[in-house]
Amino acid sequence: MKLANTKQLILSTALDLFSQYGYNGASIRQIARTVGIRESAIYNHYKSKEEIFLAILAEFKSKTISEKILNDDLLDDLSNPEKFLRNFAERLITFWNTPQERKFIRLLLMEQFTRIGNKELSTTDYLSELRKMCRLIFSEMIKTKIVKQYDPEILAEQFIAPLFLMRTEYLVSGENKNMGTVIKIVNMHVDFFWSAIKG
Amino acid sequence: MKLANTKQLILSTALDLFSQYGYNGASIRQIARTVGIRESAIYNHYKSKEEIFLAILAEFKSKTISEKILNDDLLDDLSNPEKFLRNFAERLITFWNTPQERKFIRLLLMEQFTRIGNKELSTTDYLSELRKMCRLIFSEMIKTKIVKQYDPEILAEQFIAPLFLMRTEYLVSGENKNMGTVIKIVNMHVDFFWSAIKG
DNA sequence: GTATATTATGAACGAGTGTTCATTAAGGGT
DNA sequence: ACCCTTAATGAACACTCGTTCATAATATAC
Repeated sequence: MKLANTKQLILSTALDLFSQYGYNGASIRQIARTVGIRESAIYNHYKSKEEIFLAILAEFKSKTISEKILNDDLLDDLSNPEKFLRNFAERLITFWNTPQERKFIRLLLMEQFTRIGNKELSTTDYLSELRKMCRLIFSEMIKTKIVKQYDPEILAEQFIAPLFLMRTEYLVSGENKNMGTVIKIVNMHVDFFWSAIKG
Repeated sequence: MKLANTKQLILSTALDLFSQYGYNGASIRQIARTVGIRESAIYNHYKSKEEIFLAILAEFKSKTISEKILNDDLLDDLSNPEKFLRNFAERLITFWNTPQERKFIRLLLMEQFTRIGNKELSTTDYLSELRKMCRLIFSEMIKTKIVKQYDPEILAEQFIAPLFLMRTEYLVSGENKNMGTVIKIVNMHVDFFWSAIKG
């Protein structure tokens, strides 16, 4: 009867509602109603509410951030580090502004402390790959002397933290209403950062 | 019968449970049981669960951060800006590590997007006073030429963001188990920051 | 076209939710 | 001592929660 994949539809609907109302605030019945089926039909696809939640996490855990924001034409710009950092930051913010990613970050912030989320959800885990990427980039820049000899870990932190804080703060407002101004602030951040570290 | 102020006890218990399980995850009965009374007795002090939640927010909104971490002997150090920034950051982190403040930040992160919290809770609001304070400090430092001519707003952001991200990440682990290492990282952050901005 | 596996339904379950209410106990003021 | 306000109780309310189950409709395979 259903043309779309019901199982996947349940998953994306659950992410949608969990990220709006929280895990406890969104009910199985609400998810089912939004999908367009009865609550009992859900259990043909997932054996519990918790399994739906864990399936969402598994889906996002399998995705890697590198391939999303790092590609060859960006890496070519490494010779022009200021431009590179600008592009890198803009891509990162744009990626974080993806509907899916917005929802997941909201879920992360909401549920990382609760019984259901504190085992599988942590900001540290979420940022670990990005941190590693940044450490590598800054290590390389230090090695080629285009950046002062700072600790790459500190540089990564200093680069990421303002961007992530910005992301979490703008997360509250409905849609990407002012992506233009956000990118402007991002650029100011990168400009300061670059002028502070350039060798 | 009760020696302690029941109304205040309900409030602090509610903050405790809300910050652990979320607003929806903690029930009136659970709060009452923890306080040591029946759930119906709660309604002699607050007329609804939502009113308890709003009372918590009101209590924290009335507190000002300046008086907690800024005092005269700290401001005297403004002549030695590096030492000042170190002390300032350490006090800030220590303040954020207060049990009360830990709980409130958790509540903030958890509920800022939900129906109940999104009107009254926002990270931007929570940080606004601190941001203002930092802008003033850095403006002063720029005026007296001990800091390069950067935008004070950017400086405030760059100074606060890594500290706040650190705070939210360490928030998940139970107690102040490794406050020593945290302060060490804070100092590294401040050292980098200072070397980046000093005039 | 019939058998089979998949997916939907509607009703029901036990438990928990926030809240109300009549009643009882306790504390303070005169 | 008394009254009166405050605070606690236990039972009940209507409702929602996650989940189960027998049953019916729908696709898929042969």
